[in-house]
Amino acid sequence: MKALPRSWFEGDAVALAPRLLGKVVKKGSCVGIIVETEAYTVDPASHAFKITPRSAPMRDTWGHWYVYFTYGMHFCANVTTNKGGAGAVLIRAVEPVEGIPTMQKRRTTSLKLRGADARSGKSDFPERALCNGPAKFCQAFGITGRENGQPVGEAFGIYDAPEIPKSDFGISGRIDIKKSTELPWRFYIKGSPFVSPVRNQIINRIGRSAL
DNA sequence: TACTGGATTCACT
DNA sequence: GTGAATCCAGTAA
Repeated sequence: MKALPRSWFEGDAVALAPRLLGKVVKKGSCVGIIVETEAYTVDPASHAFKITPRSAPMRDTWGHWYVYFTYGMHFCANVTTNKGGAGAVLIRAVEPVEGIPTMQKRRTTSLKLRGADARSGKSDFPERALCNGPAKFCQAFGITGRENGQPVGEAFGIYDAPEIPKSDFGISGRIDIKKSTELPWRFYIKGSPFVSPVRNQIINRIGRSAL
């Protein structure tokens, strides 16, 4: 497997987001296939719309991890793009391939920390629920603020794989359409059971006919 | 310094 | 379908 070079991320986030589908993300023993991505450039819903110290990597780097903390409890992982501009691609969902026991342990531990259903002792944590959301992916892969600002590399990298044909991926909008201006910049591999469960909400809101 | 709200997830009804 | 969890960045004063 060959890691994608930094130069791979020089282009526009909207162009790169669908090309990331099917690529392999690897961190430690955990390996997965990217099945859902979302492009962020300078639209109002993006941290790049108004650059702050937190979001500066979106403007200043490409091929780096931009990991931010949200809702008081979750991390979301992006790869910065747009050399000479501002942009990033959010990894929304991943199909687990290797390191599944580790992912299950991390996800289960996380649930217990929240005081949720610890009684069940979910050793059989459902595989499809491991990484089917941006914060779930971060939990399962052990991604935290420590990874923020690091270059995409060998230790925590994205590896090349054949491109997904255009006919095999779908496009939808963002969930907060009032704020995010209905930009159809969310990409997912059709038929994958591992895409984010909010995809259906999004599709329903913007209307299937728009797709 | 104080306040507001978020690129989410999960349990519960 | 709804609301709680939880804390930090950003903003206003």
